[in-house]
Amino acid sequence: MNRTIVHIDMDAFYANVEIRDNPILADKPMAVGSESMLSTSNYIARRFGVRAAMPGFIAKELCPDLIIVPGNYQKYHSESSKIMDVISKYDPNYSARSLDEAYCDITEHLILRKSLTNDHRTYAKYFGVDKEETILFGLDADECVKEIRHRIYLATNLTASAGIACNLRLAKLCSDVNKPNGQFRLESNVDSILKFIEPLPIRKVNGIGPTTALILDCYGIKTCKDLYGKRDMIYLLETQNTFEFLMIACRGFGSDRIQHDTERKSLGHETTFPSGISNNKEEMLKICYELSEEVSQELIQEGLKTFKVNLKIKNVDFKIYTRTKSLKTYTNKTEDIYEGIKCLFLNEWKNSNEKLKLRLIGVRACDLKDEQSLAISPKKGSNSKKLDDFFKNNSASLSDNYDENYFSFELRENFNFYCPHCSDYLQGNFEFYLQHMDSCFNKDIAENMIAMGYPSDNALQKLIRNQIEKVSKYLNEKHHESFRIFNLCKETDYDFSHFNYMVELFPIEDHNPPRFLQILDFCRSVDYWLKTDGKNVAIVHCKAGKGRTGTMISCYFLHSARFLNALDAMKEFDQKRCKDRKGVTIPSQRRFVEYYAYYLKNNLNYESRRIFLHSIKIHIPEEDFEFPKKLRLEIRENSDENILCQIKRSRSRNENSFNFIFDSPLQLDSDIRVIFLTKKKASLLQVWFNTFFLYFTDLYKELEDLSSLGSMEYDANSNLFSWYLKTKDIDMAFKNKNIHSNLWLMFKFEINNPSKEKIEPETSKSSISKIDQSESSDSSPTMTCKVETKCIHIDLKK
DNA sequence: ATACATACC
DNA sequence: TACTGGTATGTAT
Repeated sequence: MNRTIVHIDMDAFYANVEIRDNPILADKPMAVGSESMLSTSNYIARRFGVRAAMPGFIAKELCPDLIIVPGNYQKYHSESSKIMDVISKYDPNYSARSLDEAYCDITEHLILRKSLTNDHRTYAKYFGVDKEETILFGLDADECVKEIRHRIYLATNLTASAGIACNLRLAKLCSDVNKPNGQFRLESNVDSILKFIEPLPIRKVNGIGPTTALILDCYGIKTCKDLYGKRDMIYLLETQNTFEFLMIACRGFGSDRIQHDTERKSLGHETTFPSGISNNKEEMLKICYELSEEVSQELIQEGLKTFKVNLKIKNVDFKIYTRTKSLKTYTNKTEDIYEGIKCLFLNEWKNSNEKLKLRLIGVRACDLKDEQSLAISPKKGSNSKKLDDFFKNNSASLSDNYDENYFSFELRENFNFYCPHCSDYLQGNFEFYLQHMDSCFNKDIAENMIAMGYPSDNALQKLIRNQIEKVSKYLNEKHHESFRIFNLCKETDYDFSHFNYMVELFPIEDHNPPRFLQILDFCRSVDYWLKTDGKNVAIVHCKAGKGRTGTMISCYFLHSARFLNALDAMKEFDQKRCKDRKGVTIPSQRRFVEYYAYYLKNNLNYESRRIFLHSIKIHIPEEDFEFPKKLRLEIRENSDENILCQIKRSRSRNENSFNFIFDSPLQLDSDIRVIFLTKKKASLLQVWFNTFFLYFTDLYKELEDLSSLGSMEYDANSNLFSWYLKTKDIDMAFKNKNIHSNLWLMFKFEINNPSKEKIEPETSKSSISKIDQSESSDSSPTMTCKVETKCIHIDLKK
């Protein structure tokens, strides 16, 4: 831990180059790329959710004023080399990871730096103005990195962020801390490192992408600390390699030597058909030839030859296939490559009954050799370092405190685990775990209704192998042609053909309630399906088959008059689905079930009804001194794309409330989503409501703690309604241990709708108050296995 | 050895 | 209208 590694990362690089050269763009949301794909966006556009790798036309939906500038990659290259020039002054052995990102090791420079005169550490203060004003940089690492960033600015008029730490992994994480145009140094001691890394969401770690994060999330792992804490589970569920990587990563280990990419391992090109899709054999073969030609030319340019060629095709439905073929000799000739590719392609063409419809073709050369070494010995060389060697090669980056027992743990015979499908916490051995996972993909909620987890054909396969095939097999065998799937996921990617396309979509965002109209549609559709034939079965799923599924099934229980009040309906679902009774927990989801119960009970007709929102107040209990001082309010209508307002507010230290007041009352209609975000744009509080149901003040009686409806007051003088919600009624807050339970929210609004006749449905007190309190809440499964423990020592050094 | 999944910029 | 392209690496079979 005695090296000083710096990670330099340019801020929104391409976008900022374009802004620099066309300052008109500076205060506008903009992105670099095309209508079909963006490579980066500026910080203004990011506020709208516009990100790199997002199709331009979708970005435009998020941000209609977005300006899309075509990329000028030559320019970025030349800017990049100016940046790398600066970095090389501090470490000639630096390593560029892309045009806008590099690592360098300033350990030696810092020693040398002590003997530099002030003159050598003085630079012009401003870009383009030669030394009229100057800045002097100090001797330590922070000052040195400020100097690097400043010199990058002088060279390019662009800003960079930087991270300073004892190894590359940590340096990279640090450069993200004070982005943009900032830097962060992590002290090189175990306490600081752990304090820094433990609370980090695992997704931040280099090497953990969306898929791994999703899988870990299913294990209940969100932060690096969680990951380390559950290492016994990870050890059992993942491969040795993955386990070791995750352990190393989540404790902040990393290499402290900058290694340069050795020889390249493959080289290829791919292209999406300009016309979008092709089903023309000749056209495809032509592309194959052209790509082979390009690959050949580059091989020759780099002095390489290849022994294997790889054909990649992307289907109309975005499915990707690859086929590999070995050649007769090492070669760099277009004809040789094309011959191999053509053979692979024709094979695919034939297998598809000449019905191939493609959007992309790629040609890649693997197993490369440079011509010189080939001339000496035409055999294959040895290769690859293993992760196992990590500790051997990087001992310098480890503290003395990390000893060889660092990753050891007790592997219990029986352990508690979390089932991502039924959300139960169970106890048992590993076999039991797998068995449970196998049998848990469906739960009979009623005789003709099944709630299940997401039938995954990719990522979650790790949890339950081949799950979609199993689900499909089970349904096709057991329910023949009489099942229909009601898919509540907004995030759907599986192939509906597994279920004979008997899939109906009701897209709801995860952790959110449905739109009220979706409830009506869903219930009608399920009802129709179940009543068409007595044999019919409705299969309902979201991701875990818990929140969204529970919300909708509870509504259907009400719809079919199986239950008359919302709490009973949800309770039934909770008990059938999850032993811990944590089915529908999100307050807004519960609120919408309550809406529906009320709707049915009073035989209402759903229609558009406006309210006029005057203010929203958040009251923060004095004990809650951790509560943010700054908040941003966002109000969205119906769907997420439609942002009605965004306001920022801050409060002073002794103020214990935020008051968001609208100059002119905000007109709202139907499903409304109110979100409060922190400075770092994390959602802190969220409430969904439907304006139609704000008209029925007898709904808000606060009779039952579980209802999540809140309470309503009316002030005749001002003609204003006040709707109060407590912490338990607020999404995200209800389970956030850092938020005090005495927080409350108040919405002041006016109905102001004199044209409509008064609505006075009878109260429904009797049925709401009749809640069964008698039931015991002991829900833990009675497993009486003897808990044996044995210690398995995981030695990473070997 | 091949196919495919995941990740990063 | 419209969802990239290039490279490396891990895992399953």
